[in-house]
Amino acid sequence: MATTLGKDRPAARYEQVKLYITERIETGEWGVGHRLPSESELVEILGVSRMTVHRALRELTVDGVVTRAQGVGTFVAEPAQRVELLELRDIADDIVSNGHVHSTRIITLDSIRADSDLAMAFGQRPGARLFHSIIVHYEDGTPLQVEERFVSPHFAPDYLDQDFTLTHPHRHLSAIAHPEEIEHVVFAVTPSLDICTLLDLDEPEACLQLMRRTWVDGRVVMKGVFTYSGSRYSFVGRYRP
Amino acid sequence: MATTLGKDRPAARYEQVKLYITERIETGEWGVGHRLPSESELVEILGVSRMTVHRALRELTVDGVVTRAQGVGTFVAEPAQRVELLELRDIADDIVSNGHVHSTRIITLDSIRADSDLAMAFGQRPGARLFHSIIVHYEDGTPLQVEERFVSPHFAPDYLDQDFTLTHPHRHLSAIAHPEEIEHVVFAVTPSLDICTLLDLDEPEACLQLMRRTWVDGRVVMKGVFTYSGSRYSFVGRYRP
DNA sequence: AAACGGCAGATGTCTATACTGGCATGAACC
DNA sequence: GGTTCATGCCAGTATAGACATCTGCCGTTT
Repeated sequence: MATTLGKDRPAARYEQVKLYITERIETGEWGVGHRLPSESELVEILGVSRMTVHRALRELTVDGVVTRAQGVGTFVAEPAQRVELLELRDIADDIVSNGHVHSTRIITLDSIRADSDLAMAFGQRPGARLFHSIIVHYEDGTPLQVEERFVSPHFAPDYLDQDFTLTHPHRHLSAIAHPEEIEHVVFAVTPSLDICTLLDLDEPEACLQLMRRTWVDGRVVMKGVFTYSGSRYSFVGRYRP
Repeated sequence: MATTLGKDRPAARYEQVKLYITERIETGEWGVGHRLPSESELVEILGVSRMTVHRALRELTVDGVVTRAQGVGTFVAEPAQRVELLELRDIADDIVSNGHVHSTRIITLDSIRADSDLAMAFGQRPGARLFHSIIVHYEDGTPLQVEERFVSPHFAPDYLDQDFTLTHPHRHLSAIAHPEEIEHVVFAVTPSLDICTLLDLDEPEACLQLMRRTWVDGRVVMKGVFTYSGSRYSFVGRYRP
């Protein structure tokens, strides 16, 4: 009974057990493949019942943090190889990390009033003010993505004052707060003539489009529409069930 | 103690409890919003302890099958609209669970020899035998998806003998073995004339295409190309970072 | 040397019991 | 009529104890 998790009210005990374990994994104290103390040992170390330890470990298994084998033990799992297709990514990072040069061009940066569709997406009434930006991302000088964003002024009051040739909307918004919830919708579109022009497409060509909404404090603060140039981009995911 | 779940060995009791509940939801006996019996009532009905019932309900909550409110009760949740992009899904289940009628039409079912691209996808030499199928999935009579599959004969020797009007390739292959690894690639395409015909598209329209490869025992055993009809389908994901 | 059997230790499951905190309802009060 | 408070129902969590099942190891037997 060395540690004795606090018996007050910060969080459920099994959550504290999960924290105890994930902290040791994140600091590297327990590397990949390391064998965790057995359930009984954790019971003695942490001063909680075995059912509580078991629940923590079971949930960590579901989360892919550890793997377990009956009769053998519990081990630190490989860091998740699965690429979440819906992960929040920064296209600038993507381009650079693939060894290409990234640049942007700002098409629009203004303030608009929400029409009924936008208002519904944001859970506000039509006519509400929204900041609006259209930016093209280039990879080695050729356009790869057109991003159009609508941002709640309440969330990012300085949005229009940013110099998006130096930073990017993604970074600016991330610096304010991390979203607590994200919705992604992926579909195929035949782009409009405007988008075709921005993407240097001679003729309309099927493009991937990703629509993202992010929530902070229970409210939609950003809606983004990202159109990727033709067949030059695809989403890839791998996972082990 | 009316029902008394079997105390023999088919599955864990909490799994049986989950089954008891999901069956009633799937048959429609308990519709969306229906209030489930309380934990104590389920204890009496099923003859298991409350912890067992609680675990079953907790896992069903995580799965999005039910929603719970402390002090109020447990309710049948809205059928999950969200399609996990990386999840392995059966489109037949998708269509049926959204309240539509599913049917199929078999276009091709034969044995071919791999060209160099296919051989590379399967990690085999060109000329290797592969089973090949093209099937159209209909939702309420209108085509929603064209699936073209290439299957390793070594993995599924009976593939060509299946009656895919009764079952589906997905189910047949799932019954043989669960893949240990899956790769998904999503992109937008302008479908070929053949695909357009199969999808009843008057003119080429941007379509979502999903390419899937699955591994069993370290070898690629299936490559599937799924083309979804135009804007009638999209992938949606929600997550909390 | 190989095969078998038993044992210890690990996870998986289940039960009975208890306490906590959230919520709705209805009664009593203002 | 409106407000407040007590009560009961409900899910959330926690524990101790027990049994089940699987695995790896070791000592014995063949």
